[in-house]
Amino acid sequence: MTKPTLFENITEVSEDVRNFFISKLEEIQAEKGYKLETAGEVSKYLYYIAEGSARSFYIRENRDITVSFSLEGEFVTAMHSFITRSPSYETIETLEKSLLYRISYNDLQECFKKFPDLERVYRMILEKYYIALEEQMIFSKFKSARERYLELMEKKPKIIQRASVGHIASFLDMTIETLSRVRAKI
Amino acid sequence: MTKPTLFENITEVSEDVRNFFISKLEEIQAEKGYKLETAGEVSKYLYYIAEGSARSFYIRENRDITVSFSLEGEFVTAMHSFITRSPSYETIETLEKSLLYRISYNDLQECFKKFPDLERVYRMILEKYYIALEEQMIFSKFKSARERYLELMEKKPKIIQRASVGHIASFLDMTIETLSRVRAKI
DNA sequence: CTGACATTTTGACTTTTGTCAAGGCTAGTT
DNA sequence: AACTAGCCTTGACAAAAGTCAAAATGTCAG
Repeated sequence: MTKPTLFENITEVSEDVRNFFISKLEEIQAEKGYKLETAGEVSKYLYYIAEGSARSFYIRENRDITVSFSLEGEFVTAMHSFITRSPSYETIETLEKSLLYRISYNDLQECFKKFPDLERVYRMILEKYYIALEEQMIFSKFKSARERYLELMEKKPKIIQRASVGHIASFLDMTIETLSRVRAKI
Repeated sequence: MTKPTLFENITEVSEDVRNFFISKLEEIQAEKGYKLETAGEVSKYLYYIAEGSARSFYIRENRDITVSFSLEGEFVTAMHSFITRSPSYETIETLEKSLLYRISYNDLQECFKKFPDLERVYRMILEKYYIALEEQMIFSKFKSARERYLELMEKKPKIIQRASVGHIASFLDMTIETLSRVRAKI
């Protein structure tokens, strides 16, 4: 997996633009549990997961609530904070040894200024982000605990292996006990 | 409320760009129940609500499920369909007599080509859309039926007046009966 | 004003999920 | 092997919300 792969499914931009953008990317070899973003701080980077996976979560009333899992080939950041430049309420960490590329907020803005074409790339990332969120929301709206688990198994089976029962349960919006019972009856 | 208001909170663009964009806007005087987008069709327009309000919903298993309410000053479209150019699964209709401005997908793309600056405007609309969705998702994740209703009352009191119990109940992800009981105890 | 129809509320009961507590399993350490 | 800590499962019970049905209320055309 090389840097340019990052662009593959995004859009066609000129060689110059691409090279400039790539020059701003920083490669991160992350161990399991590496923190990409930390709650309380303003999100600094937009990450691309070349290999590995990550989990976004926040703490509320002493509970650790997973809001999303991200896999290879996806972009991830604490989007709310990244957009608003206000402190993030979520923390993002790798679920395993991962290879990441990241670009800082400021460099990204510089890219936009220099090459408005890149606005389009970012727009498309945002669109993907949005669609993923919308789909998750709608899917979770009707389904029972059991159906939500089955859907996760089908859509992101890798998560079932990588994440703990606690992470999965909070992501699927049920208690650990309910998840445990659901799993027992498959 | 005039066309330029639409830009007020968005960003500064040059007079030329603004005028070109405005020239592409179409004004719609909509009666209550006017359909902005229809399930099964590809979303054609991005709407701006100058006055009034709208409801997005879809039908599943014979139930009418409200996914969002939009108020004055907000943009609205069947975003998933608008982005992917695939048939929409949602329908959007006005909840009351409304004044709308809309721009077609093609005109918007033309704007982007001619004035890359406008990509930024659209990006910001997307960002707002994203943040609203994320907030709604997180808020609905912890709260009881009662708390979800109280929060809606606080955040969008106008909706409580305009929408029917059925619309509100499906939006808050509870049955009509539960909502009725919640309201009885306030 | 009245009747017809749609919407909302209320009641009785069921189902789903959550809570609390106990017990089991596994991996790492001594 | 025994001990510990963390994680997961199971059971008994409680709480929240859903379902179905009936009654009350609202809306509106005639």
